[in-house]
Amino acid sequence: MDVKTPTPPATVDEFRDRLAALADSLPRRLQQCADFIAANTDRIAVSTVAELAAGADVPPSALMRFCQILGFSGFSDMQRLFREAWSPGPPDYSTRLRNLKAGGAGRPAALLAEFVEAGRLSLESLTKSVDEAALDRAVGLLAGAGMIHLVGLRRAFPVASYLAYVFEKMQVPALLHDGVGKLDHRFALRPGDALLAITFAPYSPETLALAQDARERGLAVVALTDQAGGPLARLASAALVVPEVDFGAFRSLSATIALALALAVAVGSARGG
Amino acid sequence: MDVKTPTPPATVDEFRDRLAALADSLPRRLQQCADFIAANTDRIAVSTVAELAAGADVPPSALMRFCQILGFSGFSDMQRLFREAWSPGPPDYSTRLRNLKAGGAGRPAALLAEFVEAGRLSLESLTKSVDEAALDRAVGLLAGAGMIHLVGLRRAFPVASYLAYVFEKMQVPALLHDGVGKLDHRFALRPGDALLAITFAPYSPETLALAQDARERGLAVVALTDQAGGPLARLASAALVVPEVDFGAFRSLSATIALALALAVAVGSARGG
DNA sequence: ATCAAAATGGAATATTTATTCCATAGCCCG
DNA sequence: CGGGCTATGGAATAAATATTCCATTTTGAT
Repeated sequence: MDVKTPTPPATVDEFRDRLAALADSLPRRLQQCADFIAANTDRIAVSTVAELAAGADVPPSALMRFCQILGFSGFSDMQRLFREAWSPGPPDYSTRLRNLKAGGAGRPAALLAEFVEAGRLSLESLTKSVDEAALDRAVGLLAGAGMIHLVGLRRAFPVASYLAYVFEKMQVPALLHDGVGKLDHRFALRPGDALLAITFAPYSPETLALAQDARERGLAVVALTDQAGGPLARLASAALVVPEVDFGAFRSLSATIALALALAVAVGSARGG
Repeated sequence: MDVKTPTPPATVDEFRDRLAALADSLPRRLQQCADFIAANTDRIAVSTVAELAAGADVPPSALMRFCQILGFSGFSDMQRLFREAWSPGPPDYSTRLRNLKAGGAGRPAALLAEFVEAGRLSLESLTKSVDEAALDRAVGLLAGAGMIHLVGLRRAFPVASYLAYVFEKMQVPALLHDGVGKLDHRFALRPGDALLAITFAPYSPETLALAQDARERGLAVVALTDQAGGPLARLASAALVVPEVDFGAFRSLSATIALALALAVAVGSARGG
């Protein structure tokens, strides 16, 4: 690094500006530093070089270089800026949440608080209610399958499509049945494959039909649904039940996605990824 | 120091209680420490022993004794309490992921716990970092639009598709640009419409291109992204920044979906739904 | 493909910071 | 007024932390 920035930023705002100006002009490791620092500016004051470096997933020396590029003499110099400006705002989650809710039920911020709360509740009850045995069984079935078929429509479609993305990233053969063009790919279901079906009440008839079909052909069916005794769970070889908390007519999907992701990553690593 | 307090305070509130309980029962120098600390509790996280001691006008060793009387093993121990209260535990997911891989490829239940935790952290930091003004602006822009165009690919596609579902339920005219068949519907962008674009690093070129296009045609562009200075944020009339916590290569999307949902519902009700 | 320049990671070192220890000073109770 | 106790300050040591340096790898240009 030859072109120096000889004067360090004097305020936090200046710091942010300089960071933004730098974006995309940095080599890989330093870009990682920049990204992490931009997202965690408020931790600078209370962290060590080693901690921040670990967070950004770079060696400490990379972070040092990063500080110098910004014009500081070193990390301590940069940290001083943030320590002096330190004001411990409301670090408290519940206080902040109350503030968001206060002042008008219709305001976007109040809505956001509701959805955040719903998501948190879902996640909490997921850890309590998850059936580990069923999860292990589901991982086993999918890990042993030739191709994994994914189906989920309407509300469940985001989940199914995220799974398709994750499986692709992990190079696990998976096919998303998305119903585009009203084609149905049921003849793609071949012996040795498995179906991962996702649907919540009111259950999509298309999803149930495909699950039924798969079952009749002898494929393993893994269900991700909201009711242990529901129509999809009854068809499945392994049923994962998610207690999603609704807010109004909408569900946050937090718990569903967390479970789906855990399932996918477990399957991916079981297949030797 | 006769009466020991063998267990350190576990929370900031507990700390304050103990401090209050101690008041007036201390020798002179330690009382000075207590007074100064009580008045400057929030500087503990960002100061050194020497700085605080100087502030309280006592030698450093007096401050050390003070920490021990409160039940801590030393100053560092006390400081940790305040540093963690601000940003609870460094998520340090890259390390944890490595550990998981090392320690038996991750039992599914352990993976699930990680994803749940990541989701929880994301939601918490969303409440802390959300920009209410930007959110209000975004709602205004989308509520006033003729048609809302949605774009989000790869990781962001689940979010975009969920938004499409929610808008449809609320009878808000919205069009999902999903790239099926490599068609692009850029000519569907008409004056008076707005674009809601979603992308995270590494940014999808297609999404950026569409956002650029929309901007050039004078449409309002609302961004949902992960970096305030990122390429999408720079194009947008209103940028919503989501601090999603990654776990390995995967993100839980909890915070993103919560924010998207709040946005959608606010828009829906602003349009008189 | 080859070379020069740039970037990187890790180990060695320097610096700062926390902590302990103990000789001395101050206090209280007789 | 003295003896026993506690509190105190500062110097010595230990620990954590930042910083530099350089051998190696990667990148980019030709």
